[in-house]
Amino acid sequence: MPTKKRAPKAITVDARVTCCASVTASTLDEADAVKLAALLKVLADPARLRLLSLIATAPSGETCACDLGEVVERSQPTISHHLSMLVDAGLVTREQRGRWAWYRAVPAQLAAVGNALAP
Amino acid sequence: MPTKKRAPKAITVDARVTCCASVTASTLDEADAVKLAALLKVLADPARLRLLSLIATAPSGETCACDLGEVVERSQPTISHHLSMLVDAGLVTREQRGRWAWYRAVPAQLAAVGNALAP
DNA sequence: CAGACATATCGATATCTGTCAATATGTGGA
DNA sequence: TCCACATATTGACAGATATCGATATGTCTG
Repeated sequence: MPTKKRAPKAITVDARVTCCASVTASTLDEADAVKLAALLKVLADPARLRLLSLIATAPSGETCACDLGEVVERSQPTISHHLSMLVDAGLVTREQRGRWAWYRAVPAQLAAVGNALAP
Repeated sequence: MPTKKRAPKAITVDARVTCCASVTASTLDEADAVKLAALLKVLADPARLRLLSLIATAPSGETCACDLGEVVERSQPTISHHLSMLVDAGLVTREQRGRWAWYRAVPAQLAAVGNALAP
């Protein structure tokens, strides 16, 4: 058995990096796997999935943060935290207008992750 | 602010459940979000992504566990653990043949997750 | 049947994560 | 200018997770 180090390392998503190597097209190397896993980790939370879903399906194309707390039942700091993660992952964008923050989905980024799984 | 309980609960994936509600088709309710998140959590790990990728791209359609350790550099117990998670999630199947365990991908399950993100 | 081997399970541990209360920051209105 | 309000940041904590070494289980071979 090969000797290996322990220690999972903290991974952050860099949204500028072109996303993502396909799981089925060829065998992922460790670097590609780390990138895709980081993006999937952002999606792999019920609160974030619901927030993203709400934002992505908004008829006007954008959603005020003020409307999200009522639906996704978490505290205001928790929702703010999750929204930041979605923004950092490039899955949504944020625009401050006056007192309110408005969010828009980035369909291409979500599609890119989806295509990495199911091309 | 609504009062809420803490406590993330342990989620396990039931592979028999039809997967998955789409993130963009309509707004996910909490139950659907929990199900999809559980499946995404299984995918959101570099070791598991690499294992799945190796299994899914095997020319013969199946892969012996004995060949996985050399590529995905983790200990034997760790690899066994990750493979179990992939099986439990319905993403691969396992067949014991003599001393060896053979794994096959379940493309439909992976595609289902992908389609939930990018329909 | 005994030993070698492949894989799974157990137990422990460091790290990561989702959550909240408290507080800070920033904006608009009176 | 001062206050109310929307959102973000900080700090803390319980629970989840990835990992490993040690060990158990099961299977083939001589």
